[in-house]
Amino acid sequence: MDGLRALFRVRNYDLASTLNSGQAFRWVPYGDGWEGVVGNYWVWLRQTSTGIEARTARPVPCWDWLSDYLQIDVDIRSVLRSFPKDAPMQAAVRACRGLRLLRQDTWECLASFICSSNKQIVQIRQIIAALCERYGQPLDVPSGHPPAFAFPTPATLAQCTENELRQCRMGFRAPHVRAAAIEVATGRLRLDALAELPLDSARQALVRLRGVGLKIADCVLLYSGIHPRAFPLDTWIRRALSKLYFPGRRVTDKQLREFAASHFGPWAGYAQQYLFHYTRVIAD
DNA sequence: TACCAGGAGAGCG
DNA sequence: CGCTCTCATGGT
Repeated sequence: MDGLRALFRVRNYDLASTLNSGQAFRWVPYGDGWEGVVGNYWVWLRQTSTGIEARTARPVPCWDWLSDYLQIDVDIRSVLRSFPKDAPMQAAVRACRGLRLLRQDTWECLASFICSSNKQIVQIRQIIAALCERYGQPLDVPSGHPPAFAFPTPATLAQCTENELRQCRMGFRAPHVRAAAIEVATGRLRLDALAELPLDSARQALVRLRGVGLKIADCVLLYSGIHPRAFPLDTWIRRALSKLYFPGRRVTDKQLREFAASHFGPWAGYAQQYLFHYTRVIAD
């Protein structure tokens, strides 16, 4: 586990589903694996029979940042055991064996999901790619490989004009990204302090930002590993919950939120991810 | 062409 | 609270 290559031994980990389940936007198929960027590293990942193989383009003294990102040490079986034993949940778990949640950088989550509002996943990826290409730090890549870039820092994006950000095709979200970058860069919003707040307080802190509602706040809290109970309620989950748990009835978001908060337990965010992936990719 | 997208926010009853 | 409209942009 040193140098340019590492092997993480892990079971019940479906790398492809995990990287492609709408929680991260920068992974693309490459060879028989996936390439992407984690922090300031270009990374290539591949599923093996015993776990996950990782390669980088420059020597890595310690791989903790990557096993943390991949959440290698999470005991997924105990997470699954905590889910309700109803038919829809069991079907989702059966269909999405090995689906995991990543632990991503909080700022990257925040900026990315501000860009995600009312956009398709394909377009979100394009916006973020443009953002990184223009304003991210260039990273070491294998020789002959096209350049790769880190996610731009809050300080960098805080210096951009609204029009510069609009060049990344994010439309009316541009001023929101800029304002969020300024809040974080100036220290008025402390993302590292969110973990010390109860879920609802953390939500309130994020929702103060323009362009951040409950859905995006919960995405940030869940996908950056701060609150596993956060439950992003989007169109897919709304559809899934309505169909699976309230067939033929009309349900408001308020009802769905209350149901989600009381029904799925301490790892509700994981349950959400299973239902999301289940309905979006697998089920009709 | 027309429609819609992992939403948010404002205005209104 | 619940409903409706608008926002910018690109993919289908």
